Amino acid sequence: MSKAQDTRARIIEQAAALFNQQGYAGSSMSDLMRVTGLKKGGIYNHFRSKDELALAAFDFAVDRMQRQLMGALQGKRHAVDRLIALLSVYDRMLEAPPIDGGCPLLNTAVESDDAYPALRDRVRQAMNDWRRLIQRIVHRGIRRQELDSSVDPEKVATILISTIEGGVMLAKLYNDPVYLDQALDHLK
Amino acid sequence: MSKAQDTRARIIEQAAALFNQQGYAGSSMSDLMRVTGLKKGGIYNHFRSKDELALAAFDFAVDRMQRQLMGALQGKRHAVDRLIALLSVYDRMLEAPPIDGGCPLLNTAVESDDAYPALRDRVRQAMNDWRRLIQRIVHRGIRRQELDSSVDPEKVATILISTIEGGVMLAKLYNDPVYLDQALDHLK
DNA sequence: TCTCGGAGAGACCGATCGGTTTGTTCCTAG
DNA sequence: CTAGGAACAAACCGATCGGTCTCTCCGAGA
Repeated sequence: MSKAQDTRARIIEQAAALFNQQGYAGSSMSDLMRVTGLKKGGIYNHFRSKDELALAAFDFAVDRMQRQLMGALQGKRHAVDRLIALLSVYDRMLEAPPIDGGCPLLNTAVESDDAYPALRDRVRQAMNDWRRLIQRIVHRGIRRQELDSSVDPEKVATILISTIEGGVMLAKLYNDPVYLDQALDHLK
Repeated sequence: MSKAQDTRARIIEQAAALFNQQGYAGSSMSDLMRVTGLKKGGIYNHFRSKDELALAAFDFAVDRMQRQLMGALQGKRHAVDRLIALLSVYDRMLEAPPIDGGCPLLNTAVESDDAYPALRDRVRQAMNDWRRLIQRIVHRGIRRQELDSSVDPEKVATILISTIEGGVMLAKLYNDPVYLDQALDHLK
C-alpha cells in the first residue's frame, strides 16, 4: 500500500471512531485534525469535504462490523447456533468494540433519520444487508427443519435487531453491560 | 400565565421538537430563532445559554411522554392490559407523535452518552422513571397472581424498552411503521 | 393618563466553523 | 543523483457559531 493510501486509511479509521462517539454534527474539522495528527491541508488532500469523509468513515465502520459478524458464523452450521453467534458479537462489543462509541448503525440511524438523507440512505443499505443475513439464516433453518416453519424470517430479523440495538442503547446510557446481557439472554 | 411565562413555554416546546429532530449539536441558535420567530435577544432573555434551553426542552419532552404513558394506563387494571397499554402509546407515536422526531429518550441517549454528561444524566433519570413504572406494574401483577411469579420485573423492563426503542429506530430509519408494529406484536 | 419595568429587536463581539490556496518537504522513478 | 509530482503544513477566507449589550417599545398598574 502506498503512503497516500495508508494515510487515507488511517484518517478514515480515526474519523470513524470520532464520528461514532461525537456524531457527525458534533465533530468538527479541528477535532479531526486532533485525532489524526494532520493539518487541514493534509486531510483535504484525501477528501473533498467533511461529508465525503463521513460517508467513507461510515462505510468503514459498517465493513468492520460485518467482518465481525461473518467471523462469528465460521464453523457454525445449525441455524440456532448461527443466530446465537450473531448475538455473541454484540455481547463482546462493549468490552472490545470494533469501533469505539457503540453500534455505528444505531448511532448513525438516529442522527441521520431526520436531517442527513445521504447518510440515512447508507444506513438503510447497511441495515438491509444485516436483515438479509438474518433472514437467510432463518430461511435455511426452516428448509433444514432446524426451525419451525411458522417462523417468519422478516419478523425474526426485526425483533433481533430491535432488541439488540435497544439493549446497546441502554448499556451505553448506563455504561453497564447488564442491560445488553438481559436483552441478549431473552433472545436466546 | 404571564406573557413572559407564555413565551418561555413556547420557546421550550418549539426547541424540543427541533432538538429531537436535528439533535443538540445539529441545532444552532439561528435554527432556534427561525422556529421560534424570535431574535437572539428574545431567546436569551429567557435562558442563560443554549445548554440550559436544551435541558429545559428535554425535560419538557420527557414530561409530555410521561403524560401520554400515564394517560394510557387510565382504566386499565390488569397487569397485562397495563403493559399492552404502554405499547399502544408507541404504536401511535409515529402517526401522531407527542414530539416530532421520534422518542426523545432514544435520540438524546444516543447523542449524549459519549459527549454530553449533563444531558446524559437527565436521560438516565428519565429512563429510571420509565423502568420503575414497568417494574411496579409487573411487581403488582405478580402479587395479584396476574403474572407468573418467575417473571423478573427488571428483565421485563429491559426487554420491553430495548425492543420498543429498537423498533422506533428501525421505523424512523425506513420511515415505515411496520418495523415498530412487528416489534410491538412480538412483545404482546 | 402617565410611567416605568420588562420583553424583545438588532447591532456587535471574538472564536470557530468548513473550505481554499500557497508554499515547502519528502519520496520515488528514471 | 536528480527531477518532478505527491503529501502535508500553514496562512488565509467568508460565514456562522454561541453569547452580550444597548436601545426601543409596549402594556400593565398607579
